[in-house]
Amino acid sequence: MTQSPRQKRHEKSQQVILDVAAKLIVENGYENLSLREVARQADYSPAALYEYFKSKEDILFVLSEQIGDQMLVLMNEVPASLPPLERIVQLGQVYIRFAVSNPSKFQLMNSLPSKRKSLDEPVSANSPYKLVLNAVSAAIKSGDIKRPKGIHAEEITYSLWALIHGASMLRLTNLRDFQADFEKIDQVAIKTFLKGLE
Amino acid sequence: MTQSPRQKRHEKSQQVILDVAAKLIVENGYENLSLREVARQADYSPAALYEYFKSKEDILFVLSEQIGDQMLVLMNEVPASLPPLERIVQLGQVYIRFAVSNPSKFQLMNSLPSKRKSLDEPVSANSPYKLVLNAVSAAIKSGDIKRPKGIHAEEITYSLWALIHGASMLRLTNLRDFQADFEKIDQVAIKTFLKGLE
DNA sequence: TTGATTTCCGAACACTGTTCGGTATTTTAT
DNA sequence: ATAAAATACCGAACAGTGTTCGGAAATCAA
Repeated sequence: MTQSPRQKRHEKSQQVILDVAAKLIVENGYENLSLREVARQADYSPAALYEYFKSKEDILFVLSEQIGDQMLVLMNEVPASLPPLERIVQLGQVYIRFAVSNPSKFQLMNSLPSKRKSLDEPVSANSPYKLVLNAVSAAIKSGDIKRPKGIHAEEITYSLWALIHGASMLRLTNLRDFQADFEKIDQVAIKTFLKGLE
Repeated sequence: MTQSPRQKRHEKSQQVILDVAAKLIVENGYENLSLREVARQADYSPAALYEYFKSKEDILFVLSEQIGDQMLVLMNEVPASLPPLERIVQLGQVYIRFAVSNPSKFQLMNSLPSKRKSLDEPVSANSPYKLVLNAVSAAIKSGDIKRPKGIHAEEITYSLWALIHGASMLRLTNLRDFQADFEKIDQVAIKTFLKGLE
């Protein structure tokens, strides 16, 4: 399992390329990422990048995974000791705040489809979704919310996800430059949804 | 206000270009639209397109307005005679269905920011948003839902929009190819949110 | 030290959106 | 009808893109 010096250098070079790419994406948006500019700033020829990634899409994919990890770190900072409902609200707010503060990263993170293809397959651990799912399950167990007929914790989590994801996306596209107290409105929205579950 | 033959031909040519562009967007996604391919299929040289539109972005902008109109037509088919809450639910479902049936169109439609920059400015008439706003106002007047403290019909409408928009976007990106009974889940989600407003 | 593998680059290919100069064509004014 | 002006259109070019290929160094394993 230990890596040779060559392998270590290889991975290091990969990360250098990824870091430059991430920097450029933050600066210019991910749809404007230029591999040639990445190569320039990483001191490679354009062709050399293909020694480390098989395509531009491949770079974006790896990057989107790393960004998911960044989101997870932030969401993990929400205290587990919070009352179940309050915890769900705060998780949602962290999600939206990340989106608004890192528009390009957020959009890249969500541009690629998940590997999970149905409710039967297991939820990937250490994902933001899993975090919210756990919080929802806890709120059900504590009796803070109840499941509608035929609806399980997963469906509730998905609906919450839709709500906060939609709020995020609207802020980045349609409502870019729109002035309003979104922090407050979004908070009420999440609470309203939870209230609908008693 | 009557147009000269030249103006009429000009507008006709514009629409030919837009139609070809729309076709290609449906086929290949709007981020892959090639102006040169549009020119080929519309029997123009690439340069000639610039007699009708000042840039690719301009074409996409006009197209996104036309797509918004298409969405509006579908949402207008939801009977106004429905009970207020049921009407809101169905408006949301039409929105999501349009997104899922026309992924590229939907994404283009939402890729450009709205002209409205704050709640003070007037809502543009004949927009999907206005339609939902009216339905929400009606539901408030009829007493089917109540406004939380400090929240007005607009904020409720925005939250509903976030919910259905998020559900739509998730279906097109993260949950592409994911198998589940989304029609049912989304319906319950909207009803749950409305229930949270009593 | 030889041979194999990895790293890296220059050049090229096939694209892209856009601009510019010039030529027809069509409209407007005289 | 004629001259002038505005519009429509195109070929060629510019600067950029992602990607592939052949070959040359460098590094590793035998």
